[in-house]
Amino acid sequence: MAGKIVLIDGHSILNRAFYGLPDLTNAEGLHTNAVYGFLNIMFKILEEEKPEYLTVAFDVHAPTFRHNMYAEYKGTRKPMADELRQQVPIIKEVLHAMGIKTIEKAGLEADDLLGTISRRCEQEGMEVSVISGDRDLLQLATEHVKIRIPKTKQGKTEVEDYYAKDVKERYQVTPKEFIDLKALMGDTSDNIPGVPSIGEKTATKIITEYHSIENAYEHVEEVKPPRASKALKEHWDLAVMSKTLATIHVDADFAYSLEEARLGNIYTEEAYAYFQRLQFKNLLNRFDVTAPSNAVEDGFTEIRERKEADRIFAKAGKALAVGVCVFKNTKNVLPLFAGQAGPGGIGICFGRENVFCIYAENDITMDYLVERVKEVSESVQVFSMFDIKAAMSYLEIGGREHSFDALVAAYLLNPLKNDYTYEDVAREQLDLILEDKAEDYVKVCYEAYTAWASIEPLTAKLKEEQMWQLFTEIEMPLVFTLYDMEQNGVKVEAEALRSYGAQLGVKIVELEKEIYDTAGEEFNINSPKQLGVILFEKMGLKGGRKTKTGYSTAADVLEKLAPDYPIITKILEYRQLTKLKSTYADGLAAYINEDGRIHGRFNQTITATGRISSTEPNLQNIPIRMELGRLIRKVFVPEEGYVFVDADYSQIELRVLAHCSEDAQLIQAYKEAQDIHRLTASQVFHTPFEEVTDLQRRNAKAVNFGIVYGISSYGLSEDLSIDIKEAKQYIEQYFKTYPGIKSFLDDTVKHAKEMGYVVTLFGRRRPVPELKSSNFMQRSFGERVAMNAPIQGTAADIMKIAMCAVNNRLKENHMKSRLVLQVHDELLVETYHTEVEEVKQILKEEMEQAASLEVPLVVDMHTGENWYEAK
DNA sequence: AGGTTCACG
DNA sequence: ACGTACGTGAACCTA
Repeated sequence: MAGKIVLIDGHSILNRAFYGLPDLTNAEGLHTNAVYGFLNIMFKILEEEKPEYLTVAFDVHAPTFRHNMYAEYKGTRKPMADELRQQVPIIKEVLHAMGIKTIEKAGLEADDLLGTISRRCEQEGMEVSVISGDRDLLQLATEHVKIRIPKTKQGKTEVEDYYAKDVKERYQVTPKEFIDLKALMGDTSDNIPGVPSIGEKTATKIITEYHSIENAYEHVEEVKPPRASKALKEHWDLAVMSKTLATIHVDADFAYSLEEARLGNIYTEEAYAYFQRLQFKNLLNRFDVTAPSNAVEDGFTEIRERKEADRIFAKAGKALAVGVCVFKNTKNVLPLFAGQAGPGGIGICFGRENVFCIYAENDITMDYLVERVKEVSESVQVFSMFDIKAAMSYLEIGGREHSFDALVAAYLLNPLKNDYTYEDVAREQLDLILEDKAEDYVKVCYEAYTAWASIEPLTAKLKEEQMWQLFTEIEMPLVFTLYDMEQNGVKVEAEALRSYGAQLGVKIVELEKEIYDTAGEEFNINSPKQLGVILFEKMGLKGGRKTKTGYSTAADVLEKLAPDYPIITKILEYRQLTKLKSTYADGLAAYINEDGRIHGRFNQTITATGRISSTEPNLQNIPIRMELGRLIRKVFVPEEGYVFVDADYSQIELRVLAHCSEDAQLIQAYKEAQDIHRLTASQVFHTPFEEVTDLQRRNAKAVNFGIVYGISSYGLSEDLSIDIKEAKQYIEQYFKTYPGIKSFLDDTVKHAKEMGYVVTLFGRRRPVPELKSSNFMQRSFGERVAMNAPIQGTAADIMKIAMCAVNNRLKENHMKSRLVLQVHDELLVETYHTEVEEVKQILKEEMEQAASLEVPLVVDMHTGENWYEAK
């Protein structure tokens, strides 16, 4: 019976996958990286081999894995990582769901199962491939049994293949002799002691000469070198035991039905459900099933005539809810405009049977579509889209109050994801999968359908998780405020920016020369690698902290290392200048629009905590701490006839902490408008308030920051350059001073460990899966995240409320002034000269009243002719 | 593509 | 013993 079978060493491959991939978790907090990696390796093998049969073998008792085995031998066995152990039953269930045969037998190791099955199959005349991460299995290799060892190299899986001849080539011994080789040299990672003082080289020499340990023992007096001869005599028992340990049984006695191992369709509905639950997005594409439940595509229709479109919009206007999307004309529809990426039409859905792709062609113009969509958005009860802010570049939306952005909803439900596509939402909320090869109109209809159909499940989930108010009252209004801000943009003086950059350029060239002179050669200063060679090898500085790739050359390291080496000072200055030039001077210049303004993007669905992020360019990290960098802010200017009014919250995060912790002393201090850092210093350092030194205050400030970040004594000690012990004492004193904060932070972490997430004052959730990790570092990270997220997130909530309120007041009052930037705790308003007082009033009122806390929210304001002056 | 560095809150 | 402060984005280098 000819044919081909693939045998997989289950635990070994799972183990490989586990250590080869970063930690992944699904929404339930299950760890999935090993399962994911296993499946990837398996699919790759199956595609290459296309076998008729497949079996995965496991040990009955989850073994300690290779890296632990030495420890086990030494009697200090560590348990298998919990995250890995949890995944063993999962992979078995997944395999069963795919109809794949698994085998495990009490009293037999997986190795023996693999060995025996491969021998039996070979005898039937089959070709066998054994997949394992374990080189011990090489002893099974023959002319027809191939051992395949997957290696994960830089994210890619490569497989080393060994037939008998390949083993011989690589190790100079036959597969059978490989056992004897192992018996002599041992395998620290595999519980095989071997013979002391015999390593790989000696063992290879002995086995190539004598072919077995028994034969070598018979000629033990002739064995060279003498050291090995002596060792073999003395430790013959060890050698024998090692050989027993290393030998894989190929004649074990157990029942195995090849027919059960026959591969059928592994892409079953059951498997599909599993993959979905585990969130293996990439792997889902392998399934052919368009939609396990139904065929929504039957309701999809293409529209190219005005008459039909009229009819559809009339019906849509009466619907309770509609889903809409816009599409561009890039590739297909209108060849005339190909490449210009203007709008090509819309998708609209108001029921399963009413899903349309309407093209802007023939007698349908885009203006017509924009007008109809605007009307529909006003008349329906729920108007849903993905990424409304992006769509607003093409469409007008009338009914802002009842708009529903499914992108934003999906983000709130899980803010940890990297991206949120409508395909994701369709899959997660509707159990729908779109085929990659679907026609364009199908994709358009599908997006509109998903926008419509996901309203209900998303709403239900938001309500269930008590985020509905957050969604409707904070996030949805914010969509439009952010859109306004993007449209407004901020004016930047291109010429001033250019000359600033040119000045930097001159200084950079000078510095470059000086650095080359000092170093005695030219090199790329921006290359940490080359710089490391110069500093640590050529100049003999002793390296401090190390990174994955070598010595760290980060500024704080270099400063501590050699504060008064002139070359270090120059390098740091060079870094500073090149950063300013490339990222800010040249970088920003590239974004100035024809209208003289930069229209950056403000992203609502990026951060884990609820903050907004800023890209293309990032306008939230314009320099301010160093004077030279701060000067850049002079190029950010209001238009003629306007000034800037800048308003920022004073210590908003600490105030939020005071409120949330209900710490009596901190609340009182804020009510009395005391200097918090000075007060903290006075308490922590037992110094009368009036006598607190600048240094003490500075240190106390660092402690306050640390608390917000989820304090650790190590972090604080690094920041303040003090002993960890000393930092510990600071923290202890701090918690004695503010006991409410201590108990609040403890409670927060406790809640997070129980529930798996933390919550802001306004109900925003952040899952913290790291808390379940068995890895100390990861778990500690989870604890800090749990402490920080409610504080940072609440502050973000408050700012979002404030900025919408400010924006709305400016618009309601028909003012010329406009909101142009948000920088987490700061708003910048380009203010018409006659409106300055009113704008200040609005900013102060709306920001300070955005939330009513146990402590006052305080806003500082400045005006100026540019951003530099206004801060 | 991933790592390092550094700009901001 | 483990090796860090929380949250971002951009430029540059290295592979």
